[in-house]
Amino acid sequence: MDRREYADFLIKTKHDYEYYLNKYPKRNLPEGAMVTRPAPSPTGMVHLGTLYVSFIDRIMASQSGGVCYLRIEDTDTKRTVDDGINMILNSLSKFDISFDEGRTKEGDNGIYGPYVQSERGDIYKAFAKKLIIEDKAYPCFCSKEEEDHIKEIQAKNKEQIGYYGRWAKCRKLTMEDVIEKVNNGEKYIIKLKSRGNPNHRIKFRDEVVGKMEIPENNLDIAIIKSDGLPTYHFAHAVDDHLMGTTHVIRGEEWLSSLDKHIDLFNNLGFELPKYAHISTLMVDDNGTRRKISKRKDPWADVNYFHKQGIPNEALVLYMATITNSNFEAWYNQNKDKSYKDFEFTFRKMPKGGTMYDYDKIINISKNFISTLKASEVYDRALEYAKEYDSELFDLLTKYKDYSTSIFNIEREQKKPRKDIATFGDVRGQVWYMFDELFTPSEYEWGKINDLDEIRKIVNAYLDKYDANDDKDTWFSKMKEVASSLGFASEMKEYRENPDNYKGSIADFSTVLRVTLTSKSMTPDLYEIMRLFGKERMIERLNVIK
RNA sequence: GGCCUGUUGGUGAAGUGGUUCAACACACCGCCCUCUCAAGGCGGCAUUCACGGGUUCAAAUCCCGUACAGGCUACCA
Repeated sequence: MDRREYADFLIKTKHDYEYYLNKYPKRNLPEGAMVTRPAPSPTGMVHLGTLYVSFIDRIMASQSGGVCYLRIEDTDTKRTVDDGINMILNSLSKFDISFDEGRTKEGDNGIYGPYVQSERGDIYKAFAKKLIIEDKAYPCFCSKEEEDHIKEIQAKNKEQIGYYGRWAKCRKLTMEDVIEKVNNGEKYIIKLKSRGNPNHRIKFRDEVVGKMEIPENNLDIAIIKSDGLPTYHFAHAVDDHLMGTTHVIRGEEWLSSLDKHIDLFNNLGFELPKYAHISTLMVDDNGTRRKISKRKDPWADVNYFHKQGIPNEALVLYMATITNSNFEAWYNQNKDKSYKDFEFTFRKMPKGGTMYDYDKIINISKNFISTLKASEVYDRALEYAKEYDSELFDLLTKYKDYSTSIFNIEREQKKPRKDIATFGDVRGQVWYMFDELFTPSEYEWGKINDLDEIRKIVNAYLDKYDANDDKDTWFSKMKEVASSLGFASEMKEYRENPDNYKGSIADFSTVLRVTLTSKSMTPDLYEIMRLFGKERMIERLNVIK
């Protein structure tokens, strides 16, 4: 039996590797065009980290005139969930991330497919077979228990841990030994026969991390698992070569597997792609930093932001902000431009852990919302309420124009109001404008808190109020009434002689404000009064007990 | 244990040998601004870049060591 027959005996494939090598042509792209790919696993909710990497993949490919495709890595059948692929597609599209190529809801788009690893079994096997023919891989019959035992001894002896060299007993098996074992029905997996020497160091340049040096891999890592599917490492080498990936952009946690990947690419005779290891999203957990965790951190799920009412655009802007440290400054100078107009570079990407910063997200969200027109705020608030606050939804629907006017207070102007940070905030900002929601738990009276005095002030003011007054007239009338009741109409005057007055125009307007809204902090009083109208203002006065 | 990466203010971070090297942003504090907030304006907030050595005329920036943090060390990605 020659090695080719031997490989056929161990691994049955429909085609051999030459077939696949010919099937997928080299990409014909201009110099410098990057081919990138997020490669998420369909394991359920979409992780913030997946969004982050996808964002970078997409932007780097677009900017360089390249291709960004979506590959699904579902070789871990235990963790794969049914609707996983759709969840990924849906979530990413919400954040303005689409693909030139890859798996879509309608199936594959592109000639390098299938783009789902579980459908590429024959391809991986064909290349594993190639390695066996060339004596660069071998079947391993060791059980999990045996391997654990080896590791224990190695740990005790303070030797390198793993399956390698003299510990790799299956690599010494002869063809005859193997054939006999297989014929006896023994199960096996395929492992790489590494020829690396850890005393040799590989000089390497990562696009983000820069120059680095790592020892050669000498571990005989698994490449085909007992279920016939490849391990991540092997699938990475085969897929990224066949699919023509030029830049592998992935989390920093992969940096320490790089030696294995280099070993694999070399053994397969593939040219190594460029790598960009971006920092992991970290969170501060009582003073220590750790990776964002699906279990502990609700925001690990990109849907979390939707539930908070943070606009998708704001999250994308946050992604851009953490992708390149100089993005934010540029954006502040170019607010009218899209983040896509900024030139992102690997060099400016963070290394060594990026802190997840919710305050920053809120700030970005607040600024983003402030740029929206009142009608847009209305539409989005309505959409949010539809899902999370049916009472508010009903009111917004019933009073569409009124609600839009509320959102328009101090909005469509050069320096718009920024009090809505998320659509989840809307109720807390507008509830007092709706009679249906106006059941104040307390009135935030200021200096003047005697109810008789308050009634006197409000009634005196209401006598003079005219909804048709413009703002200046409105304000001078207010001053007039305030003055007649013993309040200082000018703040400066009051500050200089506080003892001459009951209070200032500020105290006076606070009375009106709190009467109408129960709150001492609200947007522009003039606008609020116009929206209420005189009748409702009188009603609000009567609510006070 | 071994290997890899990182460590600049309350936070995220700019800056990779010297001419503003400690930017910018968030947070916080103070003042100002014809009604409160918000926003905006102005100002404050690291004599110092984890620590200890070394190289150099010159280091946050280069080298060595230490400490700390994170990651990997799976038939998981």
